Formats: sequence, C-alpha cells, structure tokens
Amino acid sequence: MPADRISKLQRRSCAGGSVRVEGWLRSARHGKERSFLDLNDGSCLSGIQVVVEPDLPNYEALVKTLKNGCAVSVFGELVTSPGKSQRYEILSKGIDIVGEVADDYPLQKKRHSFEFLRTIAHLRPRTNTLGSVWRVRNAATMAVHNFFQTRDFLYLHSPIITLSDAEGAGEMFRVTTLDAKRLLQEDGREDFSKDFFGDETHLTVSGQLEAEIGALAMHDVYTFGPTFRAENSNTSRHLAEFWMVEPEMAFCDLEEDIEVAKDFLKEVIQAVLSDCEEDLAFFNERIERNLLNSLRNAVNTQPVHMTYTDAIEVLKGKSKGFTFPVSWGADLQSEHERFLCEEYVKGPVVVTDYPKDIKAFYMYVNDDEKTVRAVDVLLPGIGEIIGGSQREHRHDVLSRRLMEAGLPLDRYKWYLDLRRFGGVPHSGFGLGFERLMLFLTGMSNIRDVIPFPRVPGYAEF
RNA sequence: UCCCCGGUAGCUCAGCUGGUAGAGCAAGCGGCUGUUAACCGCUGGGUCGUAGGUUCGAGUCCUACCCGGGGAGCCA
Repeated sequence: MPADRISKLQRRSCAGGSVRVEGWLRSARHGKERSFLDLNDGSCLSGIQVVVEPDLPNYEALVKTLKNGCAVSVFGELVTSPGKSQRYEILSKGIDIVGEVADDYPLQKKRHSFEFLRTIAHLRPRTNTLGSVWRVRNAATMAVHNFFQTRDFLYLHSPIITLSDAEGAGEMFRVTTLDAKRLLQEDGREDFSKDFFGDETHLTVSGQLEAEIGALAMHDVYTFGPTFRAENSNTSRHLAEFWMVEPEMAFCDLEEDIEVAKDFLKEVIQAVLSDCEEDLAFFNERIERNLLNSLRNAVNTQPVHMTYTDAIEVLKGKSKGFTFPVSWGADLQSEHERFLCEEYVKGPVVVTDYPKDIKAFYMYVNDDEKTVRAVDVLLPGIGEIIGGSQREHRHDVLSRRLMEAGLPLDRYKWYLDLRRFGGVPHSGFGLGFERLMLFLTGMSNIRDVIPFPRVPGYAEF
C-alpha cells in the first residue's frame, strides 16, 4: 500500500479507511495503556497523531523504544480523535521502525535558537519554523513562475558564469581552474588566456544584461536563478549566494514596468496567503505578530508612489534629525528608506527618478539630464526589495554613459549592438527572492529563509 | 569592513564586588497518565570560545584572535 501524505489526510472531509503514512517522530508519549506518537512527514505543519495500543506484536520490544527523531512507517485506520488538539488521528494496526535515532539527536521538543539551528542545517527542516519556511518558499517559487507564465513571459536561463560584471553590482567571485600562483606572470600580472575559458570569468551578479537579449527577441522574459556577490556583508539581509527574479520587457517604459512590479508583488503575496494558510498562521503567532496584517495590507492597498526629489523634500521636512544628512544627489540611507515606508507611509513605497550619478550606466536618462528612469520598491521592515529601471536604448547616450563610467566599450559591444539592431524601449526589474521570503514569513534573518545559506566565512552543508 | 553586545553541560540560561561550577529541558533507568512542548522520581554529563597575561588564587580582571547576535556601509 503506497503511503499517504499527511497533508492530504488532514484535508479529508471525514475519517475512515485504511491509511499508511511514513515520516519522523516529533514526540513519543508512552503509557501503560497505549502510546501517542506525533508524526510529521514535511507535507504540513501539523503532522498527525498516531495511537498505538499494546496489542501490537512489537509493542513492548520496539514501539515503546520509539522517541523523538525516529523514522517510522505506520499502517492503520484514520479515525476521529477523541482528544482536543486534533481532528483526526491514526489508530495503528502495524508500525515499522525504518530508521533508529541515536541518543545525541540534537533536536529537542522545545524552542531552539535560530543560531543553533543554523549549525545543524541538515536537521533544521524537521522543525516547525524551518519546515514552514521551506513550504512557503516552494509556494512562492511556484507563484513567481505562475505570474509570468500566465502573462506570456518566457523563462530564460541566464548564465551562471559570465565575463561581464553588470556595472559592478558588487564584488564578484572569480571562476578558474588554475591555482592563483600559476596565474601570475613574471611581471606580477595575471594571464587568463591559459585559464579554462581563455578569459577572466566570474559568477554572475545579475542576469539582467542577458535578459535584455531575451526581451529584444521574445518581447517579455524573466530569469529566476542563483546570483552571487562576494561583498563582505555581515548582515541579516545579505547572502553571498541568493536567488533573484529578473523580468525584462520590450516596448515597455518605466510606468508599465512599475505596474508589473506592483502586480507581481501582490500576486505572489496573495498566492502564499491562500496556499500556506497553516504556515502563515504559525508565523503570525510565533514569529511576527503583525505578519498577516502587513501581508493583507500589501495586497489590498496601493503603494505610495513618489519621485526621489519628492522623497528628499519629505525627508527634509521631518523634524527629528537623521544620522546621515538629507541632500539632493546623495543616495537614500537605510534610515531614510525606513522612515519613508515605516513611518511616513506605513506601507510599500515606490520611489522613482533617482539622480543619474548614483545609479547604473544602463538606466534611461531623463530629459532633465540629471535623473534616470529608475525605480526602487521599499517594504516596511525589509527595505529595498525591488530595484528596476527603463533601460537606455539610445545608442549614443549609452556609449557616452559607458565611457563616463570608465567601462571598456569592447566588453559591451554586444550590449551596444542590441541598440543598433532593432533596439526598442525596454524595462525590467530585479527582486531578491530571499528578501521577499523575509516579508512573507516575518523571519528576521535572511540565513533562515534559504535552505543552505552562504555568507562570508561560511559555506557549510 | 566599522560600532555595540555576547560565547558556561547536548540545548536555553544563572553564576553579585576574583576564592576551586548550578537550574530547567534533553539523554539513561523506573513510575504514572487519552496523552499532546505530558507529568513525577533517580542517575550520568562541563579542559567555563582559543591563546597569552595579572594574581596566592580567574568563569569572573587585562590583551589578542576566532565565532555568533544587533546596527551601519555595500546592495537584492
């Protein structure tokens, strides 16, 4: 008899019938009359209670030795539970111990710190919180694909290994098959011609430039893959390896881009609200008391839209001073962004038209020659979750911007070519998937919303 | 990378002004119970992050380093 997933059993309209489940014990309570086992198979937060009566042949010898962490396969009958904490339970007709657990099993039936759980990342998905995180992550992933697929976007696999550095979006990891000493020539410089790709290569910091290639052939595309930054960032919001969603749309200006970004956020949040009810209720109760409110708020209200120049005026008008001064031309600091969305608006904020000197070379220069068609979406508690722009599609302006940025034109030949051969206005944005996960779960450390975090000094598991 | 805080049993922590380590949970054994982070009793368990230093004596004070947390910068 094939095993049932516990989530399916929990969704049944009534009890009855034979079932088989397999999973790991969260708790085992043994008495003289019977044993109670809390079984979880990862399909849902709640798991299911298994009741074992002493008439089973292996009751004394094996069942009574079961404890937290054991893997078992249970055959029995799905019955209505006389207990208070669950609707159904399984009255066991047979139970096999598939995997014993050693005495030093580190997961206990109590609250563990997330710091400790990170040191046992191979076991932490068996906890309530991390189990819920993984399920929400899966649901959000599917929602991302669903959003774009229903709008005729093509999923594009952008390369992991690249030559270009997307205007220095961050420090890059070098990819090489040579050891560092052999790369050095007599003059102390490095010779990459002997390296695997015959050139200096890195892990991608963004799939955007390749996505532009896609958009200028397929109209609308998106990438969704791993991205790497070698920044020495030690914060609860940064990873060295993270997942980024990057749609790119042809014949599209910034206003349309913003509409897609707003719809995208709303749809993914709404999908998780309806697909992960039990997990979100858990987060709302144990992790972040205001989670469901802020998720519903993000779905039901329009983000406030302001230009960078507006934002500066708002910040200048604030009575209490900031640590960092507010002046037109300087980038918004964390405290400024937080004030805007957590105090001034109390919700998502869309900021556009930043000074061109603080933004990337590929952003479309406005007629004022001072600002570019850039957009940042800020979320309360998270900060910048989306960064996007209308791309500069005018060949002459782009060449000039590249040179001003001190970037080698020959490296960007193909990028410039896209402007010469049927170039059109196009726009896109990038969303840090783990930042979205923070917002969706109310978790406070980004290392707890990705299964295996990679950060400076740590790449375990 | 910078600033602040922390690192004591498997886990979560206590240990006051320096005097030779403690609780709860976990584990092992026993008891009890339609139980549900079950409960009760007993037992075992620690080179107090690492390396130096001050002192008759350091978990406690000093220095350096490592690791973790919070904040900042960089960004997604």
